[in-house]
Amino acid sequence: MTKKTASVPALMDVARRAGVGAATVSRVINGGQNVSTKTLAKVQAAIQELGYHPSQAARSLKGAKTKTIGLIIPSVADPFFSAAAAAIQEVALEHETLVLLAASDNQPAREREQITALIQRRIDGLILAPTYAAEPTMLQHAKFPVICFDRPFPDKAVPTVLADNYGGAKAATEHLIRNGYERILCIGGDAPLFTSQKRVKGHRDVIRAAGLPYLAELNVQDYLSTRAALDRHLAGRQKIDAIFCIKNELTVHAYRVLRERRIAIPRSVALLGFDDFELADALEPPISVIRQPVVEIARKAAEMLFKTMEHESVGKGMITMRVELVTRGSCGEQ
Amino acid sequence: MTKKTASVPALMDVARRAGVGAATVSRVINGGQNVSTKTLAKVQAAIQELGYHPSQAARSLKGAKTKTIGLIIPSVADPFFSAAAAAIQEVALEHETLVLLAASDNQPAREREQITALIQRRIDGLILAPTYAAEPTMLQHAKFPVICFDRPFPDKAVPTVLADNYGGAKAATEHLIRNGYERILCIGGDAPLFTSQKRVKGHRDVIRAAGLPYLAELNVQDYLSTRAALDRHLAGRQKIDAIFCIKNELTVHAYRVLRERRIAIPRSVALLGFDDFELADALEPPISVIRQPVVEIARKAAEMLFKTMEHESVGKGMITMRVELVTRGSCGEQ
DNA sequence: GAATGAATTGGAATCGATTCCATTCTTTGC
DNA sequence: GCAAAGAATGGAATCGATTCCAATTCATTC
Repeated sequence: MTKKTASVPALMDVARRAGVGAATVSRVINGGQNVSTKTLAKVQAAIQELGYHPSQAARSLKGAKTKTIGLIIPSVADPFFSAAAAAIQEVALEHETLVLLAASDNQPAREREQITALIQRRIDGLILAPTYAAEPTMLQHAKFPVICFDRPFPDKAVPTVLADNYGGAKAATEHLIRNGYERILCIGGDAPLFTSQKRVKGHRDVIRAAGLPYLAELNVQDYLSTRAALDRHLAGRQKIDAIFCIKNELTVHAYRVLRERRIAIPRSVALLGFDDFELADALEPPISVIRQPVVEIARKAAEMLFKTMEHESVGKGMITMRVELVTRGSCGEQ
Repeated sequence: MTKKTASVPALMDVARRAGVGAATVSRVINGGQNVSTKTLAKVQAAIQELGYHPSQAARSLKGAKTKTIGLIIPSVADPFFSAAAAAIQEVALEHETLVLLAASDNQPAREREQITALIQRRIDGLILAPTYAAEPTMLQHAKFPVICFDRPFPDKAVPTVLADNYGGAKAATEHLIRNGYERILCIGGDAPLFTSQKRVKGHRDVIRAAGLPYLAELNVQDYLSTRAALDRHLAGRQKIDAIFCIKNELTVHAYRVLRERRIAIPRSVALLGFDDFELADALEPPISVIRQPVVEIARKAAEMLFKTMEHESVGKGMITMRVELVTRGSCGEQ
């Protein structure tokens, strides 16, 4: 009969139940300094009985941190980004912070919506793998720090952590050439993506410098389009002798096509992928790849964000992480 | 000179700038009903100029929804759960809701912390894959609906969506027996986990009914322990002739061990896994598995949550989703 | 042109926790 | 035993958006 609505108990409910003032309850919640043992016990009992939890909304209204950061990635299902999300999650946990996860699906419009939603929630910081058409103005008014990863933001002022896509593609192509391949097909998916462009450029620069023919199919998305693209280059007089895949799903698709067509790897055609994947070393033959340090990249980005939030300067630049050539046999190494 | 701190603009700042009252600005933000075209324009201009975004904190303080749901899973890096997270994310987007993602790492203590943090943020609902020791009392006072997936909550009142673990394990074992295997080793990792228990039970019931020896190694975690376990059963007089893996990483580990030991699949030993994985059909031979409908399970859970949030009744029961036996050849099928 | 109703508009209370400040209650020192 | 320092406590303003209610403007009709 006392209370009409069975709503969430508030600080004032605790205060009344314990027979103390609101300020005292607040003190108890925040460490209990300057509170007598007796009232401390009374208040804590009241909190237990009511199942009280302070409202983060009310707190952040008074200017407190929200203890929440935002994370926008293209897709949660993508193994690269889910690994990154896990690493960021981990760092956030170390700082007692939750992660608001949003997926942009590489669509600028959706990215904008998600950023707006995050701003309204007054997050303490944002980690972002921006779409190719991210809008710098969006974050102009934002009062929280932003760190990009995997791709840079059009506005150069945003600190960014990413892999050495250009160098990795160069190393990959040089590796193929070193192993005697000369007609190398480069297949890629999202042409407008920053990472794709860098990788294609790295590949092309090496090919050009070596005086080899530049062969590319850069609009390949799924298994079917991969097969179509490969078939175009696996027959005729001008057959290719190696494939360099710009991203990891394509490596798997290319592997499947080659198996299906009964083309020996690496005897007839070598295969090299950008980005390592779970079972690359369990396939027949194991696939050589350029490995990006996903976890390190994500952790670094997260750590930079928290440092910035604590007003430590982290610089404005772009941090490029070294990639690694992992040789497993699909390019005729020994 | 007008404002001292360059803090986030508030509704009142917009009101002053547009020369109107706070209530009017509020009306503009929320659809602009009963506002003259003239003031509408003025207010919208002010909003633009200041880069104003309403504070979700202040809104939810007045009892509004937070447009945020919580999601607690053991690990974001686990492909099963990241696929689930992606599906839930998708449903949330359809309802213009964000997802607060938290990882429990299967630790009850951490799960409790995360739930507390979510309660403080006054989420509208929670989707949870509970640890084996989840505490029912935690959510007693919670004023938001909760849906579990993949595993049930100790408190039976929480609606749950999960796969038919028992039936799947039965089907798997029957399949192996049907194909002539008689000494089947069951390997599993987390004994206390609900899913593991159901699967082991399903397997055992069939083995017992068939009068075959029940062989199990249920404390296998990584590649090394898998190898040790298998080696114990691959030598001697009492060799096994098939392996049933309780979860997907183990299937991959077992595959690796068999390859390394040069044991022919399925000629010498058959291999069958619970839970499908990305490259199961690209391995040599392709691996037969029990496939769980991950996306369907996660979507269903999310849809149930949103229905409950809209006060539609969804019942209290447990929804069991059918699993599917995918035969690929690793059990000697033709 | 006045009256009636409808459309706009602003004032002020409200949500829940924090915090400054004033007040009351203990100590402690001399 | 009394003053001064210090600990414990409550009152009330504050944060930002919503919403009821009252007040004002506007349009319409006789």
